[in-house]
Amino acid sequence: MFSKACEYGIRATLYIATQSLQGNRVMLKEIAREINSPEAFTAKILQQLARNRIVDSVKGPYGGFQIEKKRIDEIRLSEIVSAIDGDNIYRGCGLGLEQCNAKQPCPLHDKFVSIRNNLRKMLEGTTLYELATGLEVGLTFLKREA
Amino acid sequence: MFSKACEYGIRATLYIATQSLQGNRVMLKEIAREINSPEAFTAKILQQLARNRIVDSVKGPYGGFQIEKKRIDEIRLSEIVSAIDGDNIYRGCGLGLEQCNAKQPCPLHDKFVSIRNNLRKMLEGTTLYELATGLEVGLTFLKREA
DNA sequence: TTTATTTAGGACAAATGTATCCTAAATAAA
DNA sequence: TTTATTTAGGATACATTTGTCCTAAATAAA
Repeated sequence: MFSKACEYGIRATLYIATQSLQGNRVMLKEIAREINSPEAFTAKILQQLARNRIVDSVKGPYGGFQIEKKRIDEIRLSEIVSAIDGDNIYRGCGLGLEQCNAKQPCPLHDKFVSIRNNLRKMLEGTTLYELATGLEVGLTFLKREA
Repeated sequence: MFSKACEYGIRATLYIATQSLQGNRVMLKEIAREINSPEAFTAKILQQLARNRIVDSVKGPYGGFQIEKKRIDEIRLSEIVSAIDGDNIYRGCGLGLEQCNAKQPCPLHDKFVSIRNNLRKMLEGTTLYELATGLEVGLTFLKREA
């Protein structure tokens, strides 16, 4: 569904969000460890997220990544996905046709639009805050556990 | 959502289905032309579909691809997708966790399960016949038209 | 039997996605 | 100012997906 980059990106953002809620700024090394992702690759993804103003980055000692508290319940999953994978997930024909729309639909058009709309609404309707709370209380996880 | 191979595979199968309903066997060259796909690549995909008994292939002059008429309303989209992309679309965690389930869910687990179930049900519930009829009467299309 | 035609399959090439490594830039503390 | 630390970014390597090319195998017709 999502690219690896996007999967890591969402997990990293969620980890940063939970830590930011507790007032902690976190380093790449810690993020990669806690979400079980390749460190250098994760760095690239965090760069992208920083450029897209989804996370804030600070260089140097005591530096790291964080998200403004008040932004945590504003940022939607859809913004992260768009920043990394673009919006090909919402747009684009399920059968790969360049021109596929209600006027000239592919055979799967209607069924696909319906499912993609569900996905789009889910991503647009889900905030970091909502997901971070489940992590905070230990109901959900960001890496496979023992 | 689907791989390119899977997109071509579905389009090719649908084209073969519509022609088979009319009693026509079709050649690779014609298929690739009619669904606007790269010929050699499409050949590989048809090989896979033939090995998985989704289409029948006949070598030599007057050869080509076809689908038994009675099978056209039995074959589901899910079979084509599984033959080409495997079942990674239904299984697997949305955030890429190896161990993600109801007991130990990722933060997106529930929302994802719901959307994937929709997708799975759609693919399992959709037959070639159903989609082929829309093509036959010109309501739907398999390539971008002028 | 020979020839022409069509799919099967192996080898290879190109494009994209995933991942690593190294140096530069920024910055906090000594 | 110097040093240590941490992110930014370029170059590169590896893996997978996408795509091409060529020969083999099958088969229908002459």
